[in-house]
Amino acid sequence: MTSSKVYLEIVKQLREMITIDGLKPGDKIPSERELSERLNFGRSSVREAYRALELLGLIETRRGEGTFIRDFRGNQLVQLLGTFILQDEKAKRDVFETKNYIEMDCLRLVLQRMDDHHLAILHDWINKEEHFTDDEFFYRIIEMSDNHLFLRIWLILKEYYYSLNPIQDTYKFEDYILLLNGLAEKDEAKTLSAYYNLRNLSSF
Amino acid sequence: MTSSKVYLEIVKQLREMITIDGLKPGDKIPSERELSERLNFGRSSVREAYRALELLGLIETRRGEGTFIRDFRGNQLVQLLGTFILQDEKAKRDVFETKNYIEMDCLRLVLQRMDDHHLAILHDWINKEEHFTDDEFFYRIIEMSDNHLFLRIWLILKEYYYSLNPIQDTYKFEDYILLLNGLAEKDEAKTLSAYYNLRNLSSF
DNA sequence: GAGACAAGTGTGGTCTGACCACCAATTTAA
DNA sequence: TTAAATTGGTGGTCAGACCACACTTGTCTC
Repeated sequence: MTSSKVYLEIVKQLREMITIDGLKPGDKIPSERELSERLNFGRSSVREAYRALELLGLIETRRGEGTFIRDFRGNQLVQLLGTFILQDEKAKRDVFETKNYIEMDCLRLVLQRMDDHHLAILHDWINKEEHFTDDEFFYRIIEMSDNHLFLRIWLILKEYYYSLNPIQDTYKFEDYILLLNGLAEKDEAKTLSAYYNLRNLSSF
Repeated sequence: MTSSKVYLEIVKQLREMITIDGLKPGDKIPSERELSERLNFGRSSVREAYRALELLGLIETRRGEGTFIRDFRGNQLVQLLGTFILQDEKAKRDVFETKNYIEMDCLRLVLQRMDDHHLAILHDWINKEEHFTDDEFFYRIIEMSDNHLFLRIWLILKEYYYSLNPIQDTYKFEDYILLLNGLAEKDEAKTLSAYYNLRNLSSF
């Protein structure tokens, strides 16, 4: 049962430590030196374990202060996996399609979660900003959907999208207004229809 | 844009190296000593980068042989994430929600793309297999949606999902049938309603 | 006494060099 | 020809050194 590699053994023991002590995000975990002495392993092995967990986004290190459990949001991981996995999946259609579908998902979520206050803020912004970009607009939408995972995935897709389609698309201002009206009325059909219009997609 | 930490810089450069050389799973990447000399970093830093990628399951090391790119499998993550994430209720909700929404997106895509032949195959399978799992079912659905990106994302989400919810959910056989009926009739409302039923979600 | 400065301590960040264990190919010996 | 020993490359681990940084403490000055 003992992990053959020391750094894996350290990860394992650290997990037990966290479970037993009931440590939560923000809490401090042992320093590299302390843990290496306590478990009788070299400091470099402890570092390998910590670095791995850090890349996973599970812990956070602050030089001069220490190492802490992190508020996990699936961030680093999705990013990394993205680059490693999506490398040969650059089919233009898939990226395009997936981005659109996720944007629509977020619109649906916004319809459920949004309150008048949020909508008002969005309205103010769109009226004040003369030349906002499509990205800025949907960033706000997806933020309002309050799903961090969607946000992360969307950010990656956006990058791919631009690498495939360097020309900055321009959309009609009126279409954004229509979309906001759909949201304001909490009308899913109307909102999605406005989205289709905005993106020049053929509707069903 | 230089990463402040050397090991992150090494991860970055390694990724570029992989992209440029077009390396695939199974291919060998530079040995720790070679890379440390080539990039002018210490071997321990290279090790930190390699160990992190290994824990992620992206590379594989064989003592005495070398280090190789791996065909991604999220197995390691499953146990890991559980310990670190469990407290974070919002992250949990995000994973759950995102997985569901993507499954629904794929259902919509299937509605557009599916032909009778595909549907027949799915029908045959579901009638032959007595005890299929939910994963197996939706894997087929998502495959049929013919969007590789969604498939990749879904596979990752599935891993997250099980790390958060180790209990294998069981669903009703009839609900799958209803879902297939919805697909057969190319009726989006009916299909999604069946999905909501299957997953015990409150409909709108 | 209050504030500013200095030293000290603890932390992560990095590098170097040294072993060990393992594997594979080559060379050597039977 | 075959089996054994050697050799070189690889990952696995450790110890120690030094740096950069953050915080605490103590001291000095006003």
